[in-house]
Amino acid sequence: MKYPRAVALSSGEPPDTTPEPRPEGYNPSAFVPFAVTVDIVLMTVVERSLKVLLIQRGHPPYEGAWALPGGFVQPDEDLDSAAARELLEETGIGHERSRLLQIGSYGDPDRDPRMRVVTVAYGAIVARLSDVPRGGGDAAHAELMPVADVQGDRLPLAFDHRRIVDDAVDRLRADLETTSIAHRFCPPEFTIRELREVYEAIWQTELDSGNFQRKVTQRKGFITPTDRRVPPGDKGGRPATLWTAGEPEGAE
Amino acid sequence: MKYPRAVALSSGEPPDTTPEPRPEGYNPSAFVPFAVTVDIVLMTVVERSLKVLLIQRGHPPYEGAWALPGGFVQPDEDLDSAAARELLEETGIGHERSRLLQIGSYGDPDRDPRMRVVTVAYGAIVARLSDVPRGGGDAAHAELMPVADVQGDRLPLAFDHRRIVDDAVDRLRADLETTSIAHRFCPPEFTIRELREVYEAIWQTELDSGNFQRKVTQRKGFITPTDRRVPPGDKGGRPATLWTAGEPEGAE
DNA sequence: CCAAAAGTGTTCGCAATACACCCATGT
DNA sequence: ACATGGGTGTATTGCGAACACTTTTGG
Repeated sequence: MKYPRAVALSSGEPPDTTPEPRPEGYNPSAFVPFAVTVDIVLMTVVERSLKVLLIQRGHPPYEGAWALPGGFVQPDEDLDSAAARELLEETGIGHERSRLLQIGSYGDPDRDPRMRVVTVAYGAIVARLSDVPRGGGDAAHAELMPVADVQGDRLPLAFDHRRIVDDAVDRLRADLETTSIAHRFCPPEFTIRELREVYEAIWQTELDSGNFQRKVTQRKGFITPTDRRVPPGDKGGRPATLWTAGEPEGAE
Repeated sequence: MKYPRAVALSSGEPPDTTPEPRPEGYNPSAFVPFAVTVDIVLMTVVERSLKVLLIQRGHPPYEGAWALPGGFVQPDEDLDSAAARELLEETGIGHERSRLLQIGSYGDPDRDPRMRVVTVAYGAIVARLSDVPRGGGDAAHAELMPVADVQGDRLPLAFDHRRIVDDAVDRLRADLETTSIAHRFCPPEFTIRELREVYEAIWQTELDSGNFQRKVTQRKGFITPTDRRVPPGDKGGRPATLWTAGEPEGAE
């Protein structure tokens, strides 16, 4: 075992290695066992609308309600690793297809009626999926649901997951402007239209296609063109260039 | 489907990765007790330089090293409340003088050699303090130290607190641009020069005083003038207007 | 008078917006 | 020919940077 001292804890026992007379800080008498979980807000854009992956609970509390996927942090793993593992276990999505970013932690004493749980929420972004990822082998029903339904109170969530989703979406909207995460909603090769529809779905606005084109192509290091095109749709139109994320191969 | 080359799933692993028959992660057998703490990154600007409040540890591990103030979350309190309580206990600063914002959570299995601890870091901002806040009754030595010394490796910190400080400062620098938190570094009434020096200290730049004046006065809801002035210094100069944060009294 | 600090005006360049226009395809 | 969507050109506007300038004080 890699981290031996971490496993020695049994619930409720103060750690024997800390005989410290510190009243305010690490006094072991103040030690209280918590359960620590990670919850995943997996987001994707399907059909021009932002979706979040939810799991229908099969047991109380909140039986039948929809909730975020997640689970306990294991004794020997980092928070980030726990989030990556849970994502893989519950959706089959590995780290190469999604990058996790921490949203925040939630620890209201009564957020879980069974015990004291602090959860660390992670946001994950994946390219549009044709299939709904399945849960990890149990009967749990996993589905991509519209964020608008959650935020419009048409789809109540278990625990404080509504608030977590709100925070994740807020963060996403802000990051979309300042970072280059938008292309994570797209497959490896994508058209500028697809990229624009990601912004439009998340910001709930319409963007001028011409200006978007310029903005996104001029911003260097953001996307690079391939020499491939996409045939137009049924109703015609000029073929669109396919682009990839990031710098051109030998550049900068 | 419109763009049939949506082959994004082709690289995907078979989703049969179902090592555990765990119902959505809440299998009680997976429960592992953790200690949960809060750490406070209390920041202030003194003498045109950004400082962080540190406490010198009196016991192992990291005896003698500087660390962030913090402590255990109690069984019946929210994370935010725990942070506010710790701040009050260790510095005497109440919630009316500072607002806490969550920075992130840190849970490396070996971040604390004594036991498995997950900490939730909070940032706090206070107006310039003439005195160093004192610790909460024990012999712990508390002092405001330059952030530059921490980030320049001249002042190593205990645990992973260096990284927490880095994250808090990054967040602060970003929030300074997008939110109105800057005036929290100032007393209730302040001059525009004081406000500018906050930005300059945190961003480590020099700002044009004239442009700053306009920007900050034109942005509505940000600051409002009082009818009071501040006498100039020894070397003369025009008296500066005193301003307060926020909207004028009866406005909007 | 000069120095110093507060505060205003003026100009320039860039970047976002609006929107006209051209390009390449399907029917 | 016409519709449709990809992509470019162009005029306008607003904002930030640079910096000259005015105002109000102390010496």
